[in-house]
This record gives sequence, structure tokens and C-alpha cells, in this order.
Amino acid sequence: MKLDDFDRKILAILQKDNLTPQRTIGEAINLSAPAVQRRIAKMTEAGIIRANVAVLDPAALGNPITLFVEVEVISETAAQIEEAKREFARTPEIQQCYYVTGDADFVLVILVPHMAAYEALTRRLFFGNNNVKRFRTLVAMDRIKTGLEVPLGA
Amino acid sequence: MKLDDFDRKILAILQKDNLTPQRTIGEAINLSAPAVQRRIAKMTEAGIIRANVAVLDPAALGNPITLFVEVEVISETAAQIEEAKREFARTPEIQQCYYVTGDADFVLVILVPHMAAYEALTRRLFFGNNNVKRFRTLVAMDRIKTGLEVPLGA
DNA sequence: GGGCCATTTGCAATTTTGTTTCGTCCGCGC
DNA sequence: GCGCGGACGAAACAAAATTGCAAATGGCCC
Repeated sequence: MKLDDFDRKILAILQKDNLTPQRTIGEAINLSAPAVQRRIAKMTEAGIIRANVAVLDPAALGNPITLFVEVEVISETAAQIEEAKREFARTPEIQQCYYVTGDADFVLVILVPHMAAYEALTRRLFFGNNNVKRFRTLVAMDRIKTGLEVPLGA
Repeated sequence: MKLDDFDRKILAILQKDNLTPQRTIGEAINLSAPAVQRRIAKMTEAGIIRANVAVLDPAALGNPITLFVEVEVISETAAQIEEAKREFARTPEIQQCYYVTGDADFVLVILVPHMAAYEALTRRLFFGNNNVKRFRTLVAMDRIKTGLEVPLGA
């Protein structure tokens, strides 16, 4: 599916605030509300819009600590990697998980209420998994920019 | 502000799909639509709900490459750290930025169309900044779990 | 124990928003 | 030049959000 300038402008607005009325979007880009609505529907259908979500404040919800963890595994067979992916994906404290090249195999973004919770998590996920060779933790002191915004060209 | 069970259930729904009608939410948790609406308004007011956004597919929008970068700076004076934060925050390719303790000072999540774009970015952000001591890049091969979901207790 | 205040609820009315319909226009290929 | 497909806007329509209001609930002081 190919996008024109209208589509990109709509997406730019929606990824900042998807509760913006379609009528308002239309006014901003010189299009009628139904036209906006049809374009949104099409992009949602095409999977360009993956989800519509509320972004919550982790600290206000009892998870003030953000951690980064690089995990290196011992055996990188397809089966073991798949198993690791599944395990990470189903752990709620793991907010984000990527499989990477380089010195590490996985990068995780983790949210916890306190360090004791992280300690318990490491015991379960890393020490309790004999395919984990090594992991390295970085503790976030400041969340300067969080979000899922995608750069939308010019 | 303190939250009860209703609030947490509402948030759980909204952070998965904030386009869910309030009436539907109400039915799911046994509350009327106006009650749901008032709770959402209050939580938004309190900053617990930080934003409402559409999540877009980076690959579909021409940014198929996700990178992690750890940046170590030379001088960690308050002024220089603040300047670095501002610079990272205003760079659109930097989707996420955290100030961390440990071996590195910053962790960045970056989206680019291709490696040449990243190369140009490193030149501008890191080589072009004489307070950057070192940076280490990890390339994402698979985005297993992306999102901003916060674990919501029981 | 009784009464009072604050809070929150549900219902119903109102307003706003999203969605569908329909006729028109534009660009393209035949 | 003619017909076709796609996208548009205006208007009608449906659905959702929002507001006003009265009633229920719960704590607290007397």
C-alpha cells in the first residue's frame, strides 16, 4: 500500500493523539471527515496502524524503576532462541524485547516496583535458565524520551 | 491519587485498545458508561494516562531498522548532560532515550530507513559531539515485543 | 444511633463524533 | 470521445461521549 501526503499527515496527528476528532483532522489538512475516516480505515486494514493505545505513567502505577538488560545466551539454536522469545514475551515486567546482533543476543526493557522485584526476576529469568550465559543491567535514572513514534519523513 | 480495582481494570483495557467504547468497558467491569467516563477523565487529569496514541508500523513507513545505542560521555556536568538530553530529545530518529547508570550514560532506541542513514546520524550526533567518549551499537534483528504497556498488578 | 456531608453512582437528555449513502468529479485506458 | 474506477464532499444517519440530576453509599461527628 502506498501513502500520499494526506495519509502521512493523518498518521502524524494520530501518533500524537488518536482521540483527535476526524473532523478536526480534516480541517487541519483540508479534507472532509469522511475522507479522513476512509483513509484511517484503510491504513488500519493494511496494518500500518498497528494499535490504538493509552500510554500510562509507570511510576504512578507503582513501577518507578526502568531497567535495560542485555542478555547473552549460550546456545543459539533456532529452538532455544524461539523458546527464549516466548518466555520474554509472556513476562509482563518485560515491556519491550528485541533480538539483536552484536555483543548481546537480547535487549530487554523492564519495569519493576523496586529492586527486590528485579532481583527476583533475574533469578527466575536468567539464573533459572541455564541457557543464559551472561546479562548486563543498566538502571534508568531519567526517562528523557519514551514513546513509539515513527519518524514520518518530510 | 489512589486507584481502585475499577480504575485498574479500565486502564488495562485502555492500554490495549483505547478506542474501546466506554459502554463496552462498562459492561466488562459492571459500571455504567458515565462512571467509566468520569474515571478516565480523572485519571487523565491526574497524569496517570499520559497520552492516547496510534501505534504505527515503522517498517511500513520506511524505517525497517531498529538500533540500540549506548552512549558514554566524557564530562558529566549538569549542563552538558542537559544539553545532551535536549539534543537527543529533539532528534526524530531517536524514538526513545534514557539516562542511565552503569557502563553507559545514555541508552537510545533509534529508527532509520537504512544503515547509511544511521551512519550519517552517528556522524552528526556522536562524532560531531566532542563530549561523546564512546558509543556501542546493537542492531535489532527481531522486534519481539514492542509497546509501552505497564504491568498492572493482579 | 442519628443525622450530615462528601463521593459516586445510574438514568435520561443533549451534544458531539463516527459512519454510511449518494451523487459528482477527475484521471486513465480503450 | 467514452466508459470505468477511485476518491471526494454534503447530507443523513447511527453511535458514542458528555452533562444534569436525583438517589444510593459510606464515613464521621455529635
